[in-house]
Amino acid sequence: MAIADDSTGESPQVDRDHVQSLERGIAVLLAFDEEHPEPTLAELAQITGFSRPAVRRFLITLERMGYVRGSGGRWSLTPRVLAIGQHYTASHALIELAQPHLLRLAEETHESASLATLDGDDVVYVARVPVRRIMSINVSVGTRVPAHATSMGRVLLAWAPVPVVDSVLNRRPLRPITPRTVTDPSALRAELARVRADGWSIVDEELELGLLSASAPVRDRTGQVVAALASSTSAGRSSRGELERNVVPLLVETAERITADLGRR
Amino acid sequence: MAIADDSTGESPQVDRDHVQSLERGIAVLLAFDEEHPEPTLAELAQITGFSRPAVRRFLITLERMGYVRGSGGRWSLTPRVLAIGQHYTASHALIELAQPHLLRLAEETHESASLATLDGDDVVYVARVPVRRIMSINVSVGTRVPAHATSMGRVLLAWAPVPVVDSVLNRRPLRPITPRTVTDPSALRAELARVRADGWSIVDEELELGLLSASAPVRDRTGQVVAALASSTSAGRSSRGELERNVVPLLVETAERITADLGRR
DNA sequence: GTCTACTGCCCGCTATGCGTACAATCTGAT
DNA sequence: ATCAGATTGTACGCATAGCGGGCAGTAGAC
Repeated sequence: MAIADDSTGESPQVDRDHVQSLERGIAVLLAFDEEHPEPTLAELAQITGFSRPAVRRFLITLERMGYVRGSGGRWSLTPRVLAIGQHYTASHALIELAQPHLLRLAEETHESASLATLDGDDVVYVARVPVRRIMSINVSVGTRVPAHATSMGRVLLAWAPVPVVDSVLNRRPLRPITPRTVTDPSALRAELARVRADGWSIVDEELELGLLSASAPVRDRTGQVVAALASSTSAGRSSRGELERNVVPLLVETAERITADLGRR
Repeated sequence: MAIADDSTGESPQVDRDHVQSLERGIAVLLAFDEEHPEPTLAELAQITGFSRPAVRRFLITLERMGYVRGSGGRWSLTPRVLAIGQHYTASHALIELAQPHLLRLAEETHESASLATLDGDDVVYVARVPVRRIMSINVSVGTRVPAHATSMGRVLLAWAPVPVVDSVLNRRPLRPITPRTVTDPSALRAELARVRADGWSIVDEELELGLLSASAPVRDRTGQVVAALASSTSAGRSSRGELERNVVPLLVETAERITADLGRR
């Protein structure tokens, strides 16, 4: 057994397998956000906690790579940054393959269609055809929402390996997002069992009041659930019953079609 | 004036402002693509040209940060990678702000609506509402296309600073993408002048046969053109004349509305 | 079984990246 | 104008972070 992993606290012995500069450089890149869209060097140093010369080196490196641009003492991200995410998309055939199915689903239901994957406790949208703005937040590819309060999360958890489910459910109290969010672990486990039995999930105003969504599993060729397909609408425009009657069959059929496409390559 | 920039080749004097490990680490991340969706350590070393121990260090660092996952000797990207691009989106208010306008434009025209920015010689899609699949490639946020052959590129170049235009147009022969692509620099400059006069651009099958698109400028509060709004259709479904009559007015109006929204914050 | 090709890891060396310290520059107040 | 008081840019000596050659351990191929 290795002595490594977490230090017991005293040995100043450093971690030979960790590249500090990579982590720091990415931290600098991520320091750009809504609150700091055009930070100065000093601001970035303050946000990240690194020395100014260090931040400057990272910025110059990133600038040479085309990810940031500096002018007039202020720095900003370039659209090149978006290309990084493309590598995720490109390396997962599922996503490109699902696109036409999402388009068709959106067209037939007149509602937004989404495809998402599990990452930690969150569901991450990996493909999307928006139709109307229904959620208060602007959902785009890459957006994360808590798994336990969404139909896509329920679908992904329903067929996820036990340790994954445990790590999400046994986490410090599940956060209630709206008054209707189910936060009791055993109630959620029962719900997951029901999803498994039905083959789909509907979640009604648990992520956001007025938001209603249905979801079905997409599988890879080994039968493992790798993504969830969803259709979302507003509680005003539809209802749980209507969704179940009109949308769920189409949703399940579309998910199965994506699964089939994924299998035959 | 600094002695730095490009070395004349012989001085082994290193660049103190360049962080090697950051550049290498990102190179490892970018080595994942369509052809190498689940590479092994050795493959990555071969692709990047770094030693295996080095690649391993980067992978472990990236794994700890949640960007890659290793299992069974194969490594893959996690959806966390998509979060990096979100920082670009979040730091540019324009994008979120334009979203509802894109949705409305798409709904009213029944065609895909896009917003794009210039980066080097390329146009980069920064927001998009797809309606139907028209292009052979799958366009998503982050996708790059050559500026000279697209309506969005023409709009962005029409109002771009002279050195930017020169750097795009005087580049080694403009690549013809289809037989109809305009590649003569002076013809293009004339076209840019026309775009400037009209206030919009239509490009007809220059990027891809059968593809037809119209575009109008979006400005920031200083009047500078910061993005192009476009509506794309297929040559079968519409025509240049029809586009000019029915779509362009709506397009220009929508672009002006985005400009106005952008101005008042 | 042997062979091959991979990953995991150790470890000494030095180039790399570090931050302190100082110069240059800009901004606004007096 | 002149001068604080804030910036950012740069130099440089030092510690160490990161480097890769090399080897042990492991898994699959035949």
